[in-house]
Amino acid sequence: MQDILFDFISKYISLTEDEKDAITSLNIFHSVKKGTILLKEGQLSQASYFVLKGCIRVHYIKDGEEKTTAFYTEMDALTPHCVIHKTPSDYFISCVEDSILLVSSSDMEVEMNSKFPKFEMMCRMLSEELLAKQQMDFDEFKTSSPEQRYLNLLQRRPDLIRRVPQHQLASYLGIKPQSLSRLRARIVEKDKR
Amino acid sequence: MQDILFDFISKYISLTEDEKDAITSLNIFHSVKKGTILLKEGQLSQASYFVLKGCIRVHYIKDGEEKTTAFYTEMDALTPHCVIHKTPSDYFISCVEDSILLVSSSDMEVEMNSKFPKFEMMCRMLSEELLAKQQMDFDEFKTSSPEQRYLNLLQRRPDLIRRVPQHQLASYLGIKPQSLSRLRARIVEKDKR
DNA sequence: ATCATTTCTTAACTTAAGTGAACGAGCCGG
DNA sequence: CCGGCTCGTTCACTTAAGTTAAGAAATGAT
Repeated sequence: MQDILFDFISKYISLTEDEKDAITSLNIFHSVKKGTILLKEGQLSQASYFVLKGCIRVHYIKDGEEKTTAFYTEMDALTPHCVIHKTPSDYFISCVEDSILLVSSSDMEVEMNSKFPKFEMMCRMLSEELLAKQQMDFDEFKTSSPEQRYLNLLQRRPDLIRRVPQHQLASYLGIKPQSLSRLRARIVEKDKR
Repeated sequence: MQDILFDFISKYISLTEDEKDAITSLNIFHSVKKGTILLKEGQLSQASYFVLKGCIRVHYIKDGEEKTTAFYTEMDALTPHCVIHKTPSDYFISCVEDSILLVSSSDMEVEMNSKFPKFEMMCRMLSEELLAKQQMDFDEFKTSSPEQRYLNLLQRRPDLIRRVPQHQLASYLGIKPQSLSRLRARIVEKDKR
């Protein structure tokens, strides 16, 4: 399990054995059962997540309805808004599948960053990369219709469509579950012709 | 002009006079005329931007149509996707108004980061903050109707609606200019009652 | 295995956004 | 000052998403 993490880190910086030990000794690997709620609306939290295996999701409760806005799967990192801004969370984070997560606290990160400047650099690179990636995703969302967004998801993350309940996918695409059903039927109809 | 920048930086780190001088000597302030194109689709670029005064925008040409996805105004920072990933740009960046920009190259940033660890920390904090902020914006976009998005923009960035052409605003809201016109008329109609 | 609950799909109807076209207003450029 | 553009609005019509409701399918718990 550690190796997956070190492989990931090696894309950004190279670690000495000492540094690897420092990370290992933090004891940050957690097994989490499907359905577990990691963060509740209104809660203050210190925890950031990195998905080694499984899937977690972010959702809001708005007008009494569940609105899913993000899924994080293998090799995805998530630092909740409330950790950065130290305000109560607007949303929930929960486990879609049994998962293995790396959970770190801001305190831990501050310590690691000051102890190993390399680590700070990795965090910067990672944040910059995620920011750029998310900008692209947002742009694509804005400039596409729900149908295009679904077809795009089918191309880019086909696993998600199988792993995740339809009604959660629907709000992820910015539509209602009924519209997603209809849209899929429409696509099948088109394919036939 | 420098002072605005130093005020901004002071929110993250404190600078010595030497460090301030190092920044000043980089000569990074640029006046840019309305309409100037800073980055073209297909182009490779090294430049990141920070808006001291004015407004710049990101837009795509998709199916022959201009699709605006972002506006950056005073105190906003923009590192284009192509700078991070070193691939040709998918989009354009242009000046909506006469603006004063801080323009930095990745080389400069690498140098500053290695010379002043504090600077690296600021970049990390800034990226993390922007990432969290953009996540919120994206979530709000996904969970709102075009009308709600417009009303929200009216609250949060009322200046944008005045500063920016309607057809650019429309695609920023994920709709066509005609729909924005109609939507506004609808809101006025509701207000009367 | 059974029952209850949740999830997914379908359908009919409503509402809002997309499309194509036309018009007037404002804005350069000559 | 005029003519050509772009821009914003409006309208009629089309298309797709929201809404409400019902039933089928899958899931989970006992």
